[in-house]
Amino acid sequence: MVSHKVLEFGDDGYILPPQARAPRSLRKRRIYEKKLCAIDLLATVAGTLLLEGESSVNAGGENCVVVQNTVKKEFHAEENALSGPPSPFDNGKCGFSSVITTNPNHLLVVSDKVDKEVVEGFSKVRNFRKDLNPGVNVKPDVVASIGSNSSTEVRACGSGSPNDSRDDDVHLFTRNDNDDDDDENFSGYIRPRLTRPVPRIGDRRIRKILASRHWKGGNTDAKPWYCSKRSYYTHNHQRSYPIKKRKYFDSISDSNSDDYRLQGKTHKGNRTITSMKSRNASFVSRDHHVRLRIKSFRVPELFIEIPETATVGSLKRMVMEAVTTILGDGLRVGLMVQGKKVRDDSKTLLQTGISEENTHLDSLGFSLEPSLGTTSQPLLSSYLSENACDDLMLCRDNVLVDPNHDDSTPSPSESFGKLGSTDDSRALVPIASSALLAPRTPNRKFKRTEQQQAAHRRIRRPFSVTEVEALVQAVENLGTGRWRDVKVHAFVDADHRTYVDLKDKWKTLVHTARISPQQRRGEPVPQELLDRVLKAHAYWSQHLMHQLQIEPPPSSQV
DNA sequence: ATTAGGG
DNA sequence: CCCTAAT
Repeated sequence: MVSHKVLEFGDDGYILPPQARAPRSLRKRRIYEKKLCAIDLLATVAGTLLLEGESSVNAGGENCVVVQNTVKKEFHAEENALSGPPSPFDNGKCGFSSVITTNPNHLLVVSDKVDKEVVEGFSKVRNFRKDLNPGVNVKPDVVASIGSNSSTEVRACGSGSPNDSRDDDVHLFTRNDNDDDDDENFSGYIRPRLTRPVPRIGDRRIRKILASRHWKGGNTDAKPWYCSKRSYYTHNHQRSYPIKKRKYFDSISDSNSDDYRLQGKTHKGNRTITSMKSRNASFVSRDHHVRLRIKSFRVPELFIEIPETATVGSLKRMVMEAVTTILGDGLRVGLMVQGKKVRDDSKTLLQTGISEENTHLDSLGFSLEPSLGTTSQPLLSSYLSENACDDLMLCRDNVLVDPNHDDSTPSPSESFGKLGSTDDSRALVPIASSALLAPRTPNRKFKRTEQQQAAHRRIRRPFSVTEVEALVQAVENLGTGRWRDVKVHAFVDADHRTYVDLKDKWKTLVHTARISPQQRRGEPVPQELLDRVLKAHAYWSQHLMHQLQIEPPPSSQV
């Protein structure tokens, strides 16, 4: 019979030696440390966070460096082993590893309007697909799971356990292997191009930034802006946005109003930036912009079943087919910062941890996610894993690339040869020229600065008396175990107050109410409210059972 | 996604 | 506020 094997692209099966296993305390770090499953085949759109303090790397723009921002995988495979036989289809979440290239010949995507550009880029892929020869023999005897680390290897893995037999490695998608077959158009990377130097983006700020680049370029001081970012910032930044910066910061501070009751009422020019004053005052007061450029993305997790006897070319076609299907189902953009998904669209970049200051942001990832459960019928023989949520990824780095080269440089595939497959520790994989590596700071991925810590943490926003009042009222009515409802009933418009926040606040309120007034800090809460807190707390402690019932408890109405 | 609690 | 475990 035909043997069933699992072919893996990437280093999903990478396993750390036992002695390298981190202590339990360390192992439960962040999500992005979990597992870099999937594949990062395909495509690269290029992303860069242009932040202050970064040294420019792309001197010439003709070479390419791939940075595998592959954070630790937390030895996921090993843990899998403990919990039963690993399924080739159960690869867990995909990490936001990054493929970074200084080669600017990618689709340039900027800011939050990325999806459009990307889709545009990929539409070409779809067209390309039409040219594919459908005559592929699809007898699903082999399961190929495509990993996510730009690996160019295909491994046979017997039972599907990522760590067995690696002997019969086969190289796929490498530059060399790719040159001679009929699939040369598909090199594992999609190379959409811009039709115009400046991407059409909805974000005025970004547009201005881009415009400023050109302005800078035309200046007699013809030094490329990206050659000295710091100098650019200090000397030219201000001049670049003399006028509308006010508006800009006003708008990003929308969600900063401390009193949710004011939300929506202050939208017409009466916005406040005061709430930013505490910790992040400096951020707001200065003219900070985040320069963001997504430079590459990938399809992290994709499974393909194909007979062992199928040709490499057919496998490639199948991958292409799967990818185009994914892309055809509509996409939405996801954002991940510091390993955490950012769902709250109302958050400012600052609150999210994306700031000019925060140059060393470890993992800022943009992902293209299925827009919604839709048509997407699994392909005949390939499909995305359930956890392909983090799917198409847009990665970012701090490499600066001349935007004007977007349409005039060598194709990425030229540079992307075989990547450093299963290497979790190395951050840099020289492709064309190691010289380019020099200016690049070594792997600082695992060292998070105070800055980052601060940025990662949400800004502190003390509850106003008004909010406390609303919270008390809501809890009186709903009880202490329905924070979601409390949120919905009393804090709908307060995007910055999550139900967890409300729960926490109630916790502290109860505590505050119990301690002596002298020990209390911050804006004093009226004793009347604290009394109600105690009362409500006591009541709901007694009526836990009823809490599951309806909601008409003791107190009055709103 | 929510809830409950510890940090 | 953050982080986790447990739902």
